[in-house]
Amino acid sequence: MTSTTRHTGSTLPRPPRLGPAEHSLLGLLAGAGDAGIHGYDLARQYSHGPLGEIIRLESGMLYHHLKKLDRYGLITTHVEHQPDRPDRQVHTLTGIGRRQLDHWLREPVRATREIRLDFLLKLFFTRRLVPTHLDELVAQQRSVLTALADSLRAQMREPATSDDAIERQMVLRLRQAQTEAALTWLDSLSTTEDDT
Amino acid sequence: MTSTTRHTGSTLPRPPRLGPAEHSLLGLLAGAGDAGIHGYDLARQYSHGPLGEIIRLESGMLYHHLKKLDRYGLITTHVEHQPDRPDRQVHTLTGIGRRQLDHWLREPVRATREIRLDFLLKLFFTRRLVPTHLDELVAQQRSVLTALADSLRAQMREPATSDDAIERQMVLRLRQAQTEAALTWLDSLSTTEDDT
DNA sequence: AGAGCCATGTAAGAGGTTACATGATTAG
DNA sequence: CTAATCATGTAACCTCTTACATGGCTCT
Repeated sequence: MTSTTRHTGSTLPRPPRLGPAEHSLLGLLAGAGDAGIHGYDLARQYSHGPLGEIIRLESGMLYHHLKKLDRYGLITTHVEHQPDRPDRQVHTLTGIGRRQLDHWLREPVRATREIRLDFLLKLFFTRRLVPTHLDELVAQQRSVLTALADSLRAQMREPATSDDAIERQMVLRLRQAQTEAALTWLDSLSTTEDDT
Repeated sequence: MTSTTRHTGSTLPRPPRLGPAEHSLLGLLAGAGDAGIHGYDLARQYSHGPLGEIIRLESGMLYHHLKKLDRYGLITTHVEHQPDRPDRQVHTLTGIGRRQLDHWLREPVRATREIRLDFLLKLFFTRRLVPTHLDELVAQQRSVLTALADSLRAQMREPATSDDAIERQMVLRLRQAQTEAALTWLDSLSTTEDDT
């Protein structure tokens, strides 16, 4: 029933930077615990669950990511035979994978454009896995965005260097507006979160 | 001095969808007029001009895009020999290219996330090439974003279907906040634009 | 003499999209 | 009988990033 498919003894290659899709997979794996979970089940969470509102992940890329996560030792894989159905590859989070996930969950995003995807994912999985860290995550993200907004305001006050001043102001004002909107939204989180 | 490098007579392949980088190249080519412009000069506009605030384009990709635009007949290319310097490939916008550019300039973007890159580019080149269309572009974009904001508000009012209601509300509220911020910014454009 | 500009690229790889391949089972 | 579900992928194709290759010239 369990035939673990991994090279023992060989040194694992150091994992490269993971993207939001891969981190979200680690998050789902963490939710499944020691029982593990297989690819098709994971795919359903992206196509039918609330995760799909945040990120879109086609099955092709999903299986590709799982292979990569396995190759770098962040998850393990073993085949589960079923009488009536195709075999499943059940994946389980390893210690390394869990540490990678926890590290990612604690890092606020640096740019406003990463709020929509990366930060929403962090929020989603922090709520599910380590809800006690919610306040801290929001607070840290808040301070990053505040610093960004300050820096943008400072840049807008810089003297006009040439004829492209209007274009520059346009861009800066948009970025500032988006950052302020994200900040307001962040604050609205803490108040709504209170009564759960 | 001029040795045009293109297949005559052969039917041109229908151009595929172009990305923002390629459209911005068409925009710069349009600004250069019949005199044309060469790759290195274009690269400078991305690294040193106000365009660089909006989009980042490395020389590798820039030359790659130029080849593609030439292949689809949106620009022409001819070599200009220089005594002291390396040869230049001077590019000129064709009629097809100009029509493609004009069409793109008149289309508002459909999603809020495209405001930062695509719409800023449209704004940038409309100001330079067809400033009389500025008001219309802004007005059309405004109506698209207003409809989006309405639709988001409607979705937020939908009854909670399951336990993921809070997550869904979080996502919707962020998208709504970003859309409203873009709308406010859009409105601030018309007022600032008046005295130029 | 060395740095950097001029001008055009290539090479290598990561990451993603879209569509299809397979083959059995179950629901309408 | 048809369609969808289960389960895992492959193939082909874009795009983008990062870094480097080339080779002569100008500036300090």
